[in-house]
Amino acid sequence: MITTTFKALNDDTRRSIMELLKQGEKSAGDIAGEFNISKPSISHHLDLLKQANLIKAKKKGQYIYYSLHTRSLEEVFRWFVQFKPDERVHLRKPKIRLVAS
Amino acid sequence: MITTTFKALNDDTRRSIMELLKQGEKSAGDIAGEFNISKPSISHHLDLLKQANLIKAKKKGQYIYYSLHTRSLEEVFRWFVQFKPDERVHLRKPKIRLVAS
DNA sequence: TATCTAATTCGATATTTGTTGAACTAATTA
DNA sequence: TAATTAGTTCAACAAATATCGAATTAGATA
Repeated sequence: MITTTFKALNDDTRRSIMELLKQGEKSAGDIAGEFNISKPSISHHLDLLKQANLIKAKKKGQYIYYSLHTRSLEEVFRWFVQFKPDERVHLRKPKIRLVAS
Repeated sequence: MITTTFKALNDDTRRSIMELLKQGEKSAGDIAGEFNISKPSISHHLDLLKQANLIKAKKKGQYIYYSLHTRSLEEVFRWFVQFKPDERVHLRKPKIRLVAS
C-alpha cells in the first residue's frame, strides 16, 4: 500500500534510519545508539519501516539486524513518474544502453 | 524543505488532488466538488500542497486556480535515488539518447 | 448600495502520532 | 539456575493533524 510507504517516510528519524542503513545492516541497538531517542521509540520506527517493506529484519541470536529492502521504494518512484511525463526514467537497469548527449 | 514535501504527500486526499491537477488547472471549488469533504478542509489541503511548492495558485477575479508545480518533486526524487545506486535515473531529459536493449 | 458567490480563516473537536518508563520475552553467560 | 543483555510490547501522555460549521474577506452583479 502506497499510503503505508508515504506514512513511513513522513518522519525525519525514519528517513535518517534509512540513510544510516545504506552503510549496511545494523542491529536495533546500533541504530538506537545513533539517535537521542529512547529504544522503544526507535523500535516503533523500525516497525513502521518494516510494515512499509522499506527495511527487513533478520534475527541472529539475541540480536536483530535491519537492512534496506527498497522494493517498495519502486512503487513510490512510479507514483512520482506520472508527474514528470517528459523525462525518461528507468526503474530497472537495462541490459544494454548506449547513450550520447 | 524535504520534510514539508513528505508531509504534504502523506495524505490520500492531497495525493488525489495532485493527480486531479494532471488534467490542468482547476479552481478551489472545482477541486472541492470532487471530494466528499468540506471546502474549509480542501482549502487547508491546498495550503499544505502550496507550502510544499507542489502546486501553485493564480487568482482570477473571485476564483483561485490551482495547478501542478512539480519543482519540489525533483527534490524528493533525488532523495529516492540514493537508495537505488545500480539504476540509471535521468532527472532531466537528455539532448540525445540512443538506447538498445 | 445591497446581495450573491468563491474561497479562506477561525475555533472547536476527534483522531493519529511520537515519545517515554516500566514490564515483558528471549537468548547468552556466569 | 540465576543474572545479564537485546529488543519488543504496554500504558499513558503531549503534540500534531484532519475535519467541520460559523464567521470573514474579496470580487461580481443586480
